[in-house]
Amino acid sequence: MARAALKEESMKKRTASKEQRQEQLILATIRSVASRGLSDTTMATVSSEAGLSQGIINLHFQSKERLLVETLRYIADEYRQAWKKALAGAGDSPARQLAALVLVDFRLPVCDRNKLAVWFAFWGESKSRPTYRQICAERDRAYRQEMVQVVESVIEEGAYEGMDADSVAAGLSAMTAGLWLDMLTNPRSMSRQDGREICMQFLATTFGRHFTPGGLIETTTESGRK
Amino acid sequence: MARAALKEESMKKRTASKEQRQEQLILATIRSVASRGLSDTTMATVSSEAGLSQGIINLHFQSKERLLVETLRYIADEYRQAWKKALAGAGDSPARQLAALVLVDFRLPVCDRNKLAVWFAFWGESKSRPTYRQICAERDRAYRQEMVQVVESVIEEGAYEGMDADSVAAGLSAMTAGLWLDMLTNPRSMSRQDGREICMQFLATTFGRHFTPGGLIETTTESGRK
DNA sequence: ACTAAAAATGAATGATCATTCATTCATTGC
DNA sequence: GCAATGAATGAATGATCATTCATTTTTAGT
Repeated sequence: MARAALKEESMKKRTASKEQRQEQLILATIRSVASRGLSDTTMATVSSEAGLSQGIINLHFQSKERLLVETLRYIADEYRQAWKKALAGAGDSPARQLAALVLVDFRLPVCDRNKLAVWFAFWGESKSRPTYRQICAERDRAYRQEMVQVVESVIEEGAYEGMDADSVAAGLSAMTAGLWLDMLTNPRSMSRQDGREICMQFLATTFGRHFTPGGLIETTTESGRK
Repeated sequence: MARAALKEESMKKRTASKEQRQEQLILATIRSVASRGLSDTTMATVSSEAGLSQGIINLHFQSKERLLVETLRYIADEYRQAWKKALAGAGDSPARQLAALVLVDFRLPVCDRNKLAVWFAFWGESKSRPTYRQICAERDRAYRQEMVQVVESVIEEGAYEGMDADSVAAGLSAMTAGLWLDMLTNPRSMSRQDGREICMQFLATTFGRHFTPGGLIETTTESGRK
């Protein structure tokens, strides 16, 4: 699921495959939630955003609730795929892996203002919706687990003293979420670039033997080769 | 406005003053938003939570929208008052002031899970609601401005090199917001105590001449006296 | 105590919205 | 080209909800 962008063309055909229609409706939901908010997103706003008819959502998702859940799953899957891919392309250097993990959060397609609005819309309801909370918690668990491992490697490699990998990972990912909030509520004063630099400053301060505020320090360990 | 807790008694009187009823309804709104979410909070859930009748909200707030806006203002005011009070009680030491600012975020009444749920509920709608966004932005602006000043003083006092006060303040307050999110979505794995320690670790790493992971380092500057 | 004003109630109203389903339209296999 | 199947439509339905307001209850002034 959550395959890469569909052809515009195939979306416009009068009848499309189930998967195409579902993705089209999920993308329409993201736009509707971003522009009107979750509480003003109705079956009518979504279907009209998708250029389709009223009944189409129940046909494909049975209910509004299921559409919303699938929308959350969609961006959660996209997020997971994005950091896994970044990690896979980062080589064996722990510092490089950590930088890759952080940078994903400030790059498209993840760090898109519409998608940030969707994340916060669901987070805002998560206390009272076990289903939302579960999907979010699972996203966090997998990501955090990976980040903790990478941080542990950095700590070991740099022989940093008095560092707790869990705390550093928790602090770093919390900082990311908070910067997303700034981007959402005040995009004028917080750009993706700004956010990236603030996180890099954190890494530089925390792991001074691996990072500078500008980015990675190239190391000469045997595993650091390109 | 936003005066300290009203007497239980006076709330139960058949007729109460305008201000008492308004605060009673705002507190009921906080509970309803926390337990049902913003989109399942109705005039009926709020008035029943308050133990009053259907029409009471329109009588005191004219509309549901105004009730919600006043609820947001209420917790924003409470937040502002909390950090101003903490700052006022922190003496002249910049490091102590900075610690005080951070600690407020992890103490009652600010760091209450119901109130965190309300913050995130409104943040989740803020992209599409200029009124919400404005109230949130003003809260941030005042707080951030104060924090930047305090951070500047710490940097100056400790002669830290290569630090940008704006970035440090942005990173620190982002971290707080992110930790709030963890407390909201996964209270089992993130307590107020945990959050406090993670922020203190950040301060210790960033300003090692002023902080340890456990807290402040007592300095002997002439202004540091109790 | 009596009255005027204020506060509170809750049934009624009308608007909005999710869902249903009979009908129309398009595609596929023959 | 002709069924048969599946996809899509959009008007109708019933439920939910914010708001109104006529009535009732309480308080304050004298």
